Amino acid sequence: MPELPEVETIVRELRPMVTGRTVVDVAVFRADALGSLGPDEFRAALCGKRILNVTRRGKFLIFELSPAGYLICHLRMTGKFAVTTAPARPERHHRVWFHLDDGSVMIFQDMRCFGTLAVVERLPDAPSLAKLGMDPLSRGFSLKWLAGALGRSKSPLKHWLMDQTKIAGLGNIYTAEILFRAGLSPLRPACQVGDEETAQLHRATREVLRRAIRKNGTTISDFRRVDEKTGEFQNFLRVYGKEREPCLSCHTPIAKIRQQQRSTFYCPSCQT
DNA sequence: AGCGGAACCTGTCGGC
DNA sequence: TGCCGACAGGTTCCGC
Repeated sequence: MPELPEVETIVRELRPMVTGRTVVDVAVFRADALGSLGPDEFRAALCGKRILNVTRRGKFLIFELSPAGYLICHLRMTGKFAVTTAPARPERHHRVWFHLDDGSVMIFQDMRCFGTLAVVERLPDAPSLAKLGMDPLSRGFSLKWLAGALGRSKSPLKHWLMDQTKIAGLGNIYTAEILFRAGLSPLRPACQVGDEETAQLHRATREVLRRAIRKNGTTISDFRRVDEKTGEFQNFLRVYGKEREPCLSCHTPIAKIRQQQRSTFYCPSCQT
């Protein structure tokens, strides 16, 4: 489900709702998301901890805890958060309730049970975070960095951009939109991107992500912001999900192909 | 290095 | 109407 703009949207909404709150109790309704940690250990690791801040790395949500520790969440395809007053009973897809000291409950729900929750003492203890590459909205994501990172990789651009160890945060939707705006084919080997094209790719990446965040992300079917609100960037997509529709700049029908077992959408005429 | 395939789990949609 | 397969915004592991 969520890519960088969706996770960033959730972080921005969740932050003012839970920062400063203390976790007073944790109810686990389905432990799939907790990995090796049992529900009791998970609960013990969180009870009494105060939430200092909510941040993001790539597609990971990070709750900074006091006096120590971090709750790290990946929403995968269908994970969502809501903050409400205590509901009477858990709904079908509720996985964990975090009871907070002001009487509110932060709910983690996840239809497909792909999402993950982990508690670590120190951030380097989280192997998933350690592997993440450059955040495309950070200062480090410079044109120079990108040119160097594309390097000698023969991977198709689509695959390269979605590799979280290279750039952290891009998924299927935004990769398609970025490549369209950069005029680059998703099939082009990363090492065969010229200087001018690299500059276009760099600019398109920043632009698409910033606009998507401004529109609170993309809701196609499942994604919801905190408390079930939808994003709006789906109204600005140019290729994702647009197969057979005319390209906005040249009217060639948008193509849909399979790449790495995922759908890829692109304009075969504009994107070379 | 890079690719295809499968797996995790649940829901929806289109075709027959 | 109903069943069945394909597909879904993500990640990881395995084998070639």
